[in-house]
Order: sequence, then structure tokens, then C-alpha cells
Amino acid sequence: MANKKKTTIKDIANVLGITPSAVSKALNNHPRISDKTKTAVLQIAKNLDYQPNYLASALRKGKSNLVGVIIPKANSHFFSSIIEKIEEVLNNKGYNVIIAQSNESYEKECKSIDALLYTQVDGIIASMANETVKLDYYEKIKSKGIPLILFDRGENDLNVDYVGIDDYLSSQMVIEHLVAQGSKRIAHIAGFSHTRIYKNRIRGYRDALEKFGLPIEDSLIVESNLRIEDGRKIMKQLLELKERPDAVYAAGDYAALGALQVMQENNIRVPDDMALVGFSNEPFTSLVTPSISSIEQHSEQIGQIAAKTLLKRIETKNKNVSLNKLILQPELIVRASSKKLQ
Amino acid sequence: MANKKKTTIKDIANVLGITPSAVSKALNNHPRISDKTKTAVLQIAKNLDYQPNYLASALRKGKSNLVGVIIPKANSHFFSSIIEKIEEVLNNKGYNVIIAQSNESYEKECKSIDALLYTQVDGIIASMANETVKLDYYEKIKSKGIPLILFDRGENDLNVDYVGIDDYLSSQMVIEHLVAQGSKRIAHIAGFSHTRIYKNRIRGYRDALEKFGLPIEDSLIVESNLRIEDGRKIMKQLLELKERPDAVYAAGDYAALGALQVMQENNIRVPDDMALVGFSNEPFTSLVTPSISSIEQHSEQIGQIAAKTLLKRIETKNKNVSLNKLILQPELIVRASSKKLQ
DNA sequence: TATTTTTGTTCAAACGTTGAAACAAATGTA
DNA sequence: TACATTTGTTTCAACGTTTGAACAAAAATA
Repeated sequence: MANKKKTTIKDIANVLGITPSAVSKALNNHPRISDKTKTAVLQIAKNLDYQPNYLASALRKGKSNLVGVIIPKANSHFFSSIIEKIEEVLNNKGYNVIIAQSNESYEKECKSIDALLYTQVDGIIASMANETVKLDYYEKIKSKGIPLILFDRGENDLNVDYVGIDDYLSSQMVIEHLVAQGSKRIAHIAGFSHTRIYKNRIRGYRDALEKFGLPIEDSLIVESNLRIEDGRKIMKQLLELKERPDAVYAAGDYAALGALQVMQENNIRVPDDMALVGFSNEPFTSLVTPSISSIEQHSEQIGQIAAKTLLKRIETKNKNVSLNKLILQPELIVRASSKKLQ
Repeated sequence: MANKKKTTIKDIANVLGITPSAVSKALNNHPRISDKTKTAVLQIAKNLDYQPNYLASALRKGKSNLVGVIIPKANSHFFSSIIEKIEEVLNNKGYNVIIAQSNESYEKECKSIDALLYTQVDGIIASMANETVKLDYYEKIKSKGIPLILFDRGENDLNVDYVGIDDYLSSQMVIEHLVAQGSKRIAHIAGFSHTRIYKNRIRGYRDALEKFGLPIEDSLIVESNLRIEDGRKIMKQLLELKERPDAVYAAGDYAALGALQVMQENNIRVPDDMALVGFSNEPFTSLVTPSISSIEQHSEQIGQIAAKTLLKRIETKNKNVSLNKLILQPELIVRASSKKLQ
């Protein structure tokens, strides 16, 4: 109700009998303003409950101090912890973060990009929707000269900074581990191969199998959206094969969970009859019985690096710094679902 | 690299030989501008890839079309789906959403509020951190005349719109259900009673026990932060009582999960020896074995109502509309962890 | 034909902040 | 004492858009 006019630097100036410009400079700690004036301004500012108008300063300075983050979905631990880190780093530098969820939809992603551009964000950090194949909207960001950092789901063709883990190596680690546990026939519940990260996981899986002389069969590799339902459906398919696999490597934890449910419903002993490894190290993997082995992607690090890289880009805009492709080392967390020996 | 000057309405005006003012009016579909001019302006705008500068228009209009949302943590299904809905509703009305996580810390919450106020948001939707007891920062929002909507974690004393579920009734439903399943001694893993919602859940629990003539004992009610660890610790305590409970009602799903783990480690059959009900209906409750009964809070509805209420407030600012306290009906989802009969 | 109304546009100021340039006063240097 | 430098402040224009008032031309009315 008490909705009076907001106080501006002009009001402060009037009280002190100086100009708005002097007040502005005092507030920004300009070296040429006397300490006396500075303390006086600060005092009056507090008295009048002055709140600087970011819109005005942003307009004048051509800098909004807003950063956009586009993610497929916030409700996975992976993405939410990345966001948390990004926020932490950027808030400390005076930036605010606008989060947009694409819900894995290309259309929604485009809308979000437009909204962010309209809001005059100083930079964008994004992980692409599964659906996204056309890169036109990302090109648009680039063409406006707005710094863009991709993480996790990126595209090489775009030629921008990228942070992610080594998906190829991840698969190799998983297979190596499963082989060490005695697995001889390993299936892969894969993500869609048109997405780079999933393609790399498939490549790593194939190459590792080849290296160990294990069978690579198309019926053992099924692509999907990696949701629980997908994991369930594919697992049922796998159980119907003449020759069942003795291990399953899923490119996502939710799919792994679905697979686990089906295994249990079919009285398959995990890991003794069939071993299981997931991907992302979602918290629930350690909570279910048996707990699910998974790949830790170091999401906090990804978030931190993405944010810091963006800051660097914003600060050195136009100064043609070379591109950064940062590939982090994955970590295999071995849990009950794949621990046969001991 | 291609970082040319952005096109402004002035550029469009120059091309057409009219004034910026006319261009602005044309773009805003002003009735006094001729159709000929309007189409011409739209055409040139497209040609020059014109993007309106939101900062300038926001400054001039005194309206940022930005809305702040403060939540404790995005990684629960409950909060992330609320955000999704809020975004959906507000985006459709031309607003962008800034999300801030308090991480359950009062200090972080205050910082976030300051950041949002500085960003000149048109309104704030918030769910308070567990830690928050002092309401000074929320008063600050109100005193600036910025619409504020609370959801889930609110405070009656604040005198603002609120959306949430009927926590008291939820507890009653849970107890009624457990009693129907034959439980005679029901423990409550509670949230801290200084938070209104948890206080109400405790009240509902007590009153229901009284109604059914069941024992109300202090040793059966333990308050905590409701994380997994808390659930585990408290469950161990409960097992050490001379007289063990035969059912546990946890005010949060994570605490319920922790309790379940401890029960299983102690070879307690769930639900036969001990029944279990959680709260929030997090997705994992249906994924673990046995699946955990829980209370569905209709998060999408909460998000939608919160967003719509905010819109109404923004539109009718100062027009003294009466307060809205919207209390939704909870829904008890009965799963294996509490289904004894049949 | 004279007058009013409508239509389409321009003018000018404003939103609140910033920063380069200008300026006066105080201080330092020769 | 004369001049240069430093210090602290003011002046003024700008950022890009919006909006009410003003205005001229065209159309409608008397």
C-alpha cells in the first residue's frame, strides 16, 4: 500500500545540495569525489532507503548484468547442481541469472533464446535439448555478439566454448569394469545417437567391446529417450533375446532404474545374473536396492567452469580469445549393482 | 565477432523517413498510425533484424516484465515442477522469470531479495527457507509496493497472498489411513515446528491420534530437517524405544526413505511389522521397494495459482483487492509401504 | 464556404543513471 | 608572483523507448 515514489540519486542530490552526477560518482566510489561527500551520500542514501535503478544504469552502460541459462529440465540432480554453482559464481560478480527450461523441446528452446535476447542478457550458458538439430537460434546468439557457453549437450559445429566430460572414456571405463567383473555379453541402453554425447558413449562402448573381443550386436544396442519407461521397455526386449546379455550399461540413470525394476520383476539376481551400470550418478542410484553403479560427471565443476568461462568472455569481449573446449575426467562409482567379486 | 551496433527504432525511422516516435507507435500498434506505415515499419524491422531494447522500454514504462521466484532448492520434484508451471503461465503473458535458490539459508534469502529488488522485478513469488524466522526482508518487499505471493512455506503474520495445501488435513488423512490398516502406535518424524506447515502437520497428527484414542508420546515425535540422514538417525532412535511404534509418518519423503533403509537393515518387514507414510510424493517414492505411500501436494496447481494470482496483483496494483489464502486439498497416495490388508 | 472532426504524424520531454569535458578552487612548483 | 597541477564538482548529452500535446492535412458536417 505504501507505494511512494522511489528515491533516486536526484533526491539525494537535492538533500545535499549537490548534483546527481556527484551522487552517482560518490556511490560508484569515484576517486575524484571527496571522502566527506561520499560518506554524506551514503548516509542520506541509507536514510532515504535508496535502491539504485538497475534498468537505468544498464541502459546507460549497455550492460544488463543478467545472464541466461538454458537447460533441458531442472529436476535432475545433475542440472540443478550445475545451476546452483553457476548462480554462486555469477552472483558473486554482480550478475543475476535467468533460468529457462526447454523441456527437451526445440520450439521452447527457441522461444527461450528470443526471450533472453530481448532481455538483453550479457551472456548465455546452455545445454541443448535432445530434440535440437538445427542450430539457427544458437547462431543467432553468436551473430548478435553475445557470449555463449555450452555444457554437457553441445555441438562441435557451433564453434563456441564448451564444458563437459569425456563420454567416450566414460563408456570405456564402464566396459572395462564390467569385463573385470566377468561380464561377457554387455548390452547398451543408449541415448539417441544424433546427440553428440550419446554418440560418443556408443562409440566408446563399441570400441571397448572390440578391444576386449566381446560381441558387438545391434540387438544389444537400443537408442531411446532414457526415461524410466524407456529403460523398462528396452529391458523387456533384451530379456526376450535368444541369448540374454549378462550385463547392461545404460547411458542414463533413470533408464538404468527402469531396467533394474524389470530385472527384479523377472527374478534376475543383480549383479550375479546380470550386472548393471547407469550414468550421471543421480542421488537415487545410491538409495535403491541394490544400489546402482554410475558415472559421476562432476556437475559442480562443470557449473563453475562454465560460469567462469562466461565471465572471461564477457570481460574480454571482441578481444578474440581462443576457444575453450574443456573435457573433464569422469569417475566411475562402483556400487552393488555391478560388484560381483569382492 | 560480427558485433555491429544493434538496430534501434531510430534506424528504422531513418530508412522510412519518419520519426522514431512514429516507429514506436507503429510497433505498438497504435490506433492513430496508418496501416501503410505499420506494415512498412514491420517490414524494415524484419529486414534490419530489429530487436526492441527491453531495458529502455522498461525504464520508460517503469515496468521490467521480470518476476523473481525464490525457492529453497530446485532439485526436488515438488519445487521444480512448481517453477515449470510458474514459468509457463508468466512467459505466456510476456514476463521473464528469475529464479533464486535460498538453499534454506536466511542470509542467502536476504541477498536474493536484494538482488531481485535491484533488478526492479515487477513481483516476487517465494517459498521461505526453513531457517527464516525474521520477516524483515519480506516486509521490505511489501513496503516497496512490490506484489508478493508466498507458497508452501508461508507465514500468516505477513499478510500477503498465499497458496499451499491443507497440512493439518494431510496429517489427519495419513493417520486415518494408518489406523484403518491396523496401526496402534504411530510415530511422527516431524519438521521443525517453528515452520508453519510443519507445525500444522504436527497438530493434525496429534489431534487425529487423540480422536482415535491412540497414545500421544513425546518420544514418538521427533523434529528435524527431514533429510535422509535425519530420517535414518531418528528411525534408529525409535527402534531403541522400549515400546516400538508399529507405524511411522514422516513429514517429508527423504526422511521417510532414510527411515525405510534403517527398517530394512533391521529386518523389519514393511508394512507388516511397521507401516510407513511420507510426504510430497517425490518420484522416487514409487521407485523404491517397497514403494512409499505419500501425500501429493498438486505442485502444478500451486505453481499455476501462484503465477495467476501474481499477475492479478500486478495488473490491479494499489487497487486494494482483498487477500487470497488458497488452501488446496491434499491427496493421499497409498502404496506398498502402508498397505497391510488385501 | 466555413467550421468541426478525424486521421496521421511530429515534437519534446521524460525514465534514472553515467561519463567525458569543462570549470573553479586549492595546492604545488619554479 | 606566476604558472602548472591536482582536487572536487558541475554541465550536458547520451542510452532507446514511450507518451501526451501539438500540429497540419484530410474528411466530414453544417
